[in-house]
Amino acid sequence: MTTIRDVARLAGVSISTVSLALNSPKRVGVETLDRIQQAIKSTGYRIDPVAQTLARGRSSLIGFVSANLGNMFFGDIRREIEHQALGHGYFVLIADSSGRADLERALLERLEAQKIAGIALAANGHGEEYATFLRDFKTPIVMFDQKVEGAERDFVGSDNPLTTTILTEHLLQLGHRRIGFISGPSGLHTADERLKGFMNTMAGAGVDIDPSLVVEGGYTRTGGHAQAMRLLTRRDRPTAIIGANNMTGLAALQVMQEMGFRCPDDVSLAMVDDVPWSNVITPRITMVVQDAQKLGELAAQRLLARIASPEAAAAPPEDFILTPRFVRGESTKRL
Amino acid sequence: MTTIRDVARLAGVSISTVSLALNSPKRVGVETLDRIQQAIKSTGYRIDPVAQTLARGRSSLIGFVSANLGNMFFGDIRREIEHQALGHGYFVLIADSSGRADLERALLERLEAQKIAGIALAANGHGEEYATFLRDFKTPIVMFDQKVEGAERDFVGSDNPLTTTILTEHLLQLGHRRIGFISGPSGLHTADERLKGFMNTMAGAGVDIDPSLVVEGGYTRTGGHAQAMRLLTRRDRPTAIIGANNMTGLAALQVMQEMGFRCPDDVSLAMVDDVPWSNVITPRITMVVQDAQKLGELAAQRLLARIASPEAAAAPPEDFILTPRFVRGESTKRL
DNA sequence: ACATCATATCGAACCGGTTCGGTAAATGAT
DNA sequence: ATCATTTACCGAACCGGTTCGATATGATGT
Repeated sequence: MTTIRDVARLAGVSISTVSLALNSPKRVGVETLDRIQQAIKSTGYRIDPVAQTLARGRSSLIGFVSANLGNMFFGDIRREIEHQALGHGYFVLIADSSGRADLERALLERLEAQKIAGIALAANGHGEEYATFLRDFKTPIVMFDQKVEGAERDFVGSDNPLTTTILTEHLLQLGHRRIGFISGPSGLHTADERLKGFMNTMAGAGVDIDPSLVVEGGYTRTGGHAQAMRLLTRRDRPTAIIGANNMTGLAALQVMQEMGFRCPDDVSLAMVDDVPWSNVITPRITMVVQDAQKLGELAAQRLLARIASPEAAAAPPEDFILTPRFVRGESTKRL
Repeated sequence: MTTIRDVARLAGVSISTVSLALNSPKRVGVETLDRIQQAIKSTGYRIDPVAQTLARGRSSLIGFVSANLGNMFFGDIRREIEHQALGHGYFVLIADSSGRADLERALLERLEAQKIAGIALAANGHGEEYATFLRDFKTPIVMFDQKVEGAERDFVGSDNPLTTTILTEHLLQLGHRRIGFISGPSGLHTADERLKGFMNTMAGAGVDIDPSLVVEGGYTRTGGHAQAMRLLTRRDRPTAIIGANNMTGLAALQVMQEMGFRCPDDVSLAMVDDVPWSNVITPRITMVVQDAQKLGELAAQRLLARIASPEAAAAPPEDFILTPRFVRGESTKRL
């Protein structure tokens, strides 16, 4: 392995000059610069990022932490962030918290120890204490999808109340009144907001909500399955179900199929977020989708900006809220 | 940030003793060890992984490089490798090559520069030159899914010819003779082997293969879509289609739906690999699935072993071949 | 009592860069 | 011609650990 010293010797300059040439070429005489570049070329010198990180106290790695990489939504965001980061010379270190707040915290601390330049985080922890933890983190963090109140960080996400408001209004318009709602984990930002969107819209339309039709599916496949089962085995089952995310929505569809209900003839279904092969799923599901790519793009830009300049790093946190899009499928039907 | 020097000062020992206490506690006097541990506790000292990496010349990071994290197959493997690695104190750095060999190579070099301890790789490059590149890599590599001939590395994968042999035999048994095959990128190990499995089985059964029914879908959604379209718009279209992976298989299903063909009544369909929500897709697709978890487990174990001991690192490369499992769905029908 | 050996600890070199303060020469102002 | 300023480059300290060879101390064998 050739080091900066080898290059310096070959070019007949000091190592600090080589370092200068590497980092701010304009501060080095043209002729010297040329000799150094020759030396670099001929030795095949590659800078050692580990040594650089140690010396600088900051690496050129960006962390991406989310709950579930398998979920298309996060996958799309990841891809976009990766794309932007690579364009700026950053490498993306991906970590999957599996939705566990304790693991997530451990991962964040580990990333920090790696002197990571910045972190894009879809938080799964919540509460006062977690907010403090995030607020006091020294590494720049841009949060996406999940907002943690009090964390005082940039946030990029969707108008979550609107997602379920749209779906609820749609179902109300079709004449549905008994609407089952499979919520996400309470305490989680998007889950709470989506639930709120549903409740407020129902209330706003003057429709009574049967509290037993509002269940918590934890955003997971298994949770969604269990809760959908509870909803659909009742005598007075709902005429429509809203899944607060793609996992629970599809789990509900699965339960319908397993129980022999036809969708939408027997029960209507709508959900938040898309899945990769939704167009080969019968029926095509009515959903509200978020612009994951735009979301990733904004998050990446914000993070990279904060990393790049101290002024940007000091700027007060901002929220970027995207408007979700309604996609009518064939899983919802007039009552 | 407290450093090892702070700990040493507080414990009244030299820094080398602290380092010893950290790495091989038995070599330090019990009483001294105790003082050091007290000092560590009271200062909240955390070892700096970057400095450690620089000094040791090796980090405690493991790289995971694959084509498509979004694909459930790779996602499952990743999860398993991550699980094993974390258990051994390793952090997993994930990189997505998007199936581009040049990018993959750049990623590998970048990982190596990070002094990564080992790499689990689903290669996308192929050919003599790429094999040499992999063979001469200094970092331990365990390859999975895609075998590169000549790379001389451990390999964990499935019996790929068998995957398509099973599907082809199944279709032959149902009376199909005109079978369309949407292959993966030629040159890619699994793609070639799966194609071979199909060809040999057909030949073995004495069935003539119409070469125009064998198309290359590149394992991608778009490629699969285009090729399925070609197959299904022909007057003498096949009575059954095999997708060499999940993407192309589902793409074929999508084309059938778009063109108004019913599956399996008009065309039968079978594919290699599962997708997350296959059980809500109508019809349930007949497929051959790989044991991704087992595969990830084996790959991780092998890699961790090679990392852990020099003897294991020097051991000759081995192949681990898993037997895939047939899952009969409703997408294939007697002719 | 003396040579032998294991044990506990330390000092110093090293990993490969960055960065700050300083010097000498070149440029510019007056 | 004189002084101030800029430019080009260097030396040395530093980032925070690991590791090897050396040393001092005490235990063991005879």
